[in-house]
Amino acid sequence: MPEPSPGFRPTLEAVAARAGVSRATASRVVNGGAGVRQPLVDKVRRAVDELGYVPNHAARTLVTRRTGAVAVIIAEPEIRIFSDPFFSQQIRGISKELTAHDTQLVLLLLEGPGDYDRIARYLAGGHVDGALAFSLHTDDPIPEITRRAGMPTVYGGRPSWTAAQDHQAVPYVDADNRGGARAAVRYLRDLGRRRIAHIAGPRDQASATDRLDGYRDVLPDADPALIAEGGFTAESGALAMAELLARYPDLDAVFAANDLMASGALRVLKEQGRAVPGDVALVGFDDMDSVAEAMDPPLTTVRQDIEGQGRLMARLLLRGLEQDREGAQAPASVITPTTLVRRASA
Amino acid sequence: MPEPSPGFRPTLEAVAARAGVSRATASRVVNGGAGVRQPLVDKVRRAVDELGYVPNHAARTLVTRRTGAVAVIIAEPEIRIFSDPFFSQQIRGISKELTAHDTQLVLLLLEGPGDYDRIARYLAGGHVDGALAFSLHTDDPIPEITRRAGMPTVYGGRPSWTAAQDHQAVPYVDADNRGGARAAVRYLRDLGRRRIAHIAGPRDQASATDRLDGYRDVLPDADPALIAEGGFTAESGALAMAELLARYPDLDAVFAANDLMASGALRVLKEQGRAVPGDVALVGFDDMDSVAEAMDPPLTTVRQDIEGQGRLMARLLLRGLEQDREGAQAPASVITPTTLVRRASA
DNA sequence: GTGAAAGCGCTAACAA
DNA sequence: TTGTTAGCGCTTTCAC
Repeated sequence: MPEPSPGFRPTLEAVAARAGVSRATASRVVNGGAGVRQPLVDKVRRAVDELGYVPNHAARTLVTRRTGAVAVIIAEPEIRIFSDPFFSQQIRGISKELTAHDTQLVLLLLEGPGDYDRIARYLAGGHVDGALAFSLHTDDPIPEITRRAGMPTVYGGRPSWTAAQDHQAVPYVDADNRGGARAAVRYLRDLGRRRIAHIAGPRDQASATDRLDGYRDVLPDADPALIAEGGFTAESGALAMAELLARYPDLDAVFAANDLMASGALRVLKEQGRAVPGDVALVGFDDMDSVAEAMDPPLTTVRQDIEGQGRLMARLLLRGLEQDREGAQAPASVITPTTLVRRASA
Repeated sequence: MPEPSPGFRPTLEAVAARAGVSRATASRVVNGGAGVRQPLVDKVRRAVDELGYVPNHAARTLVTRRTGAVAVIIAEPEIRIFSDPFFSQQIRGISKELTAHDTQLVLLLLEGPGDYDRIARYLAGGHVDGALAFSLHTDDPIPEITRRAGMPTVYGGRPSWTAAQDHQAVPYVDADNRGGARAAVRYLRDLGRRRIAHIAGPRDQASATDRLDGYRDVLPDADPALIAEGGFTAESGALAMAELLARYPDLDAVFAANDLMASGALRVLKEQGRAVPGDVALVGFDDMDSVAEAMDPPLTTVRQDIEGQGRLMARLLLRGLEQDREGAQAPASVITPTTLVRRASA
C-alpha cells in the first residue's frame, strides 16, 4: 500500500528505472503488456504497485489525441432538467455504459442562451472525444455547434429540424413514439370508447409530435378540439384536462403524451367527479417509476426502456469513436420498441 | 467565421506565425495579455480569430498541472439519485458556479460498491483539480479515498463518521438542520399540539439525525414511540405514518424530516380520515419545489436554499484550489440558515 | 516587452 | 522482444 507524499506523482520514467527497463517497455506494460515477455511484465507491474504509479492523463491525451471523456449536453432551460425522472434514467444508462468502457462523463448543463458559446468553445477545446445531447427543440443550435467542432455526437430523441437546416442523417436513439401512441389509442378504441381525447406535449419536441401523429393515425377524423397541448408537466396536464372537459363534457377516454401529464389529468378527472376508468379511461406514456404505478388507479401506459436508451446512446457513440479511428462512417440511428402496460386506469 | 477542415486544429505556433510574434508572446496574449504591448495584443487576437484557434487543453494541463475540472461524486445507490429534486437543485447550483469560473463538471456516479476502486483511480489520475461529494453515509469510504489521492474535497451535508475515522475537520456545506427542526417543532408546540410525532430519516445520514436532535431539543421528554424512522421517500413516510397512528391514535401533530415523507404521511392521514391540519398538523422539511406547494393542503415546511448550497460548495472548493497554489489551509465549513414557511398544513 | 529554449509525461515510429 | 528517439502543444524561466 504505497502512499507517497500526497501531491507527488511518480512518472513512467520512475517506474521504468525501478523495473530496470526502458520507458517504452514500461509504457507497453501499462497499456496492456502486449508483446512484452512475462518476466518483464511482472517486474514492471511490481514497480507500478510499489510506487503507486498512475498514468498522467494529460500527457497521454496530448500524444494519443484521445481524452477518454464524453460530454453529455443537456439543453433544457426548464426546471424539469433533473427533477424529471426521464433524464435521471437516461443518465444512469449512459453512466453505466461509459463506466464499462472506462470513459468519463462530463456534464454540460445549458442554463441560458448565452451558454451556447461556452459549449462551442468547450467542444472545440478537445476536452472530450464525443458528445451526447438531449431534448433538442426545433432549430436548436447544438447540432450545428457539434458539427462545426467536428465532434461525433449521438442524440437522445429524434432531432426535429426545420428545412432551414441540413437534413444530414444524424445518429439518434429514440423510442417508437408513433407506434406506441398508435397502440395506446387503438387499445382505447377497442375498449369501445367513442370520444378519445389527447393531451399532447409541446409542439416543438419530436417525441410529442410523433405521439400526436400516432393518435391521428388511428383517429384521422378526430375533432381537433379533442386535442389539447401541455408541457409534459403534471400541472400542464391538469390544465389541459380541464380544458378538454369544458369543450367535451362527454369524452370517455384520454391518451396523455406522458405519465406526468396523465397524473395531472387524473387529479382533475377526480375533482370533477369522473370515475376512472368507469367514466373516462386514461392511458399515459413512459411508464415512469414511482408515477404510473403509484397512481390511483394505477396507470395503464406505454412503456419505453429509458435507461436502455441511455445505454444505447453511449454504445453508439463509443462504437462510432472506435470506427472513427479506422475511418468508417457515422453510426445509424436506433428506434427502441414500446409496449403497452395494462393497469387499472383503462 | 473560420471553419477550417473539421478535425484540424491550429496550434499556438500557427497563431504566432500569423501574427508575426513568438510563441511566447502569443501565449501571453491568449492568457490575458498582461505585459504585452497593445499593438501586439491586437495582432495576436486577430490571428486567433482568423484561425479559429482554441488552446489545446491537454498540453496546457500537462505544463500547468491544472485541469480546470472538478469531479462531482454521487454515492447514492438508491433510485433516488437524480429523481430526487434535492440532487437536481444542488447540481444546478454547482453547475452555475463552476461555469462562472470556467470549470468543468465531471460526473462520477457510483453504481455499486465495486465502483470505489474506479473512483480512486480516477482521482489519482489527475483528471480533476478537486471534488465535491454528497450524501455520505456512516463509514463511507469516499473521504478516505479523496484524502489518499490528495484531492481537495468539499462535502455536501455534514459527514457522519464514526470514531474509527479521523475527525480531521473536513470542509462541508450543510443547512442548519437541527435549528430548522427546532423551529418546526416549537411552532407545532406553540400551536398547542400535545402529541407531536416525528418521522425521522435514515439513522446513518447526518441530516436525519440532526433533525431528530432538533426535535429532541424541544421535546426532551417525548415518548420514543412517537418517533418512527423512514427512508426519505414518500412511500417510507406513508409506512411510518401508519405505524405512528397505530401506536398513537390520538397524536395531533407530525414533523416529518423531509417533504417527500410528509407527502406520504399526508396520504395516510387522509386515508384514515384525519383532517389536516384540523386533527393533525403536519410540517415537513426542505420546501421542495413541486412537492410542498402542490400538496393539498399546501405543506408548512422548513425551507433550505438547496441550490445556494450547491453554489456554495463549488465556491468553497474553487477558493480552496486558488489558495492551494498560494499555500493556504483548507476552507472552513458553512452552515446555511433555514426558515419556516407557513402554509396550510399546520 | 519580447524571444529562445527547455521541458511537462507520455506514446509511437523506428532501430537494433 | 526491447530500447532509442522524436515529438504532442503549451507555459515559463531566462536572456536580451
